[in-house]
Amino acid sequence: MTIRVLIADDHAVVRQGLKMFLSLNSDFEIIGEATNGAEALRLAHQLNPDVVLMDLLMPEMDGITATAAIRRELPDTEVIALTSVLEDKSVTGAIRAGAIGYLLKDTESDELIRAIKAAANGQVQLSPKAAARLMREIRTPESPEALTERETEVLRLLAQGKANKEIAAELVIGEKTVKTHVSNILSKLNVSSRTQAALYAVRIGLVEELGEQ
Amino acid sequence: MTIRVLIADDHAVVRQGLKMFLSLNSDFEIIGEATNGAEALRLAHQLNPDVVLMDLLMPEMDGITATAAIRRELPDTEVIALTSVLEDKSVTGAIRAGAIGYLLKDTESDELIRAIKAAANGQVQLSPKAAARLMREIRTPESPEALTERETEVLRLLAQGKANKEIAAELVIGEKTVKTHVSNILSKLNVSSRTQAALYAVRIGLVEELGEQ
DNA sequence: CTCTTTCTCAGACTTTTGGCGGATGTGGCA
DNA sequence: TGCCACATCCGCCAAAAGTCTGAGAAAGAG
Repeated sequence: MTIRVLIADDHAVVRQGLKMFLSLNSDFEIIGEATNGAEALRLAHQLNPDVVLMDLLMPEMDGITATAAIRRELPDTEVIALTSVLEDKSVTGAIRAGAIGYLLKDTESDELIRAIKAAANGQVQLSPKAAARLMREIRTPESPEALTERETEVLRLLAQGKANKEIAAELVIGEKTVKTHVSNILSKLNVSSRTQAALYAVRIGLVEELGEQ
Repeated sequence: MTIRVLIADDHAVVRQGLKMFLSLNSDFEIIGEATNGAEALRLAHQLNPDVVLMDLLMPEMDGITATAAIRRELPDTEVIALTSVLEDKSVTGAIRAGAIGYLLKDTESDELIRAIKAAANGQVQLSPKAAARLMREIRTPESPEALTERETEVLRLLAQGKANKEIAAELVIGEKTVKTHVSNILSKLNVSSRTQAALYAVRIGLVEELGEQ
């Protein structure tokens, strides 16, 4: 019985490479390709694949959102997150969204094949680096407390390099209030300056890494 | 006459995908694969390829450094930068290093093939997005002045969220001196706070995006 | 040997940031 | 109804950040 695989990646070369890898093994059948999260979700509904290889960085709908949707709507389809970069928010985000595996694109073909087979059987498969990252996150007691909605809003502006006064103007509240929020943010994130908070925000992907055009 | 291509990318899937694309066209011959910049440089010397497809983000030696070295030592070999992300420093850095092309990995196969053929003939080929970015950089007058060595060092520490006092301790200089440097940095980068300077540093890749382990 | 750049530091000063305590109003929830 | 989390704001204060002016030492360029 072959494993029916859906590939979701916006990079043509990556799709081609994955197809190449998987076509060498008759256990797999590539039943579709998507170039963004929305398309992946639609194709998953249509084709009902066993495994989706999901890139996390895609236009239209990001891979994490798509993963969550697929897992919610198609419980029999397993998702493996496949990404080139290892970011804090990616690993935990993908896991939280229901991905059964997390692989880096520098994974060698045999490891990839093992991972997909494991996923098809519902077994968890993480790349060593992703596993290390996860361990670190779980191990570390410095897990930041959850921010409130307003605090997140303030952090987002702060991470754009704005001063308290500017943030106050933008949110139409007093500067003192902003300072209170910033103080609470620093304490919750366990950092000691707005710069560190801004760097944290960038790291977890709160602010987009500078849009195109 | 076939075009002899060397592929340099640390991701196995990407290498496979590129091979797949190029093998469909008899004009190309893939004569080697490298998984990092140092290996790319060594293989380029050994194999003397017409075109190198160079990923910019690689371990050992980054693609820009490798590109500069190849262009310096092997003037007949053209380099096409190939990357998944579009960053400020990448485009100008790659061009400055001597890359004749800059392509994103979401490039379709026919465009890729056209680009390699153009490169083999010494013709410049940029992906539309990269071209747009270049235009913007040239057009914008807000090009930051070059920092001195010391200032760069200070900026690197600053972008790790460190306070002036900590930076002073680490560089074994007075806090006043650090303040002077920071002031000069802010003025040169045309920003108004250390947080903005830190964000700039992250954006241009001055600080590694948080090392593993 | 000048001239320039860079790195270093100082004093004086303003602005910004961040901490601490206290206060009010709102809305959900037991 | 009382309790609690949240958002809003105040004042006070200390520390950090940032500006301006000036200036000495070392190194490299012309």
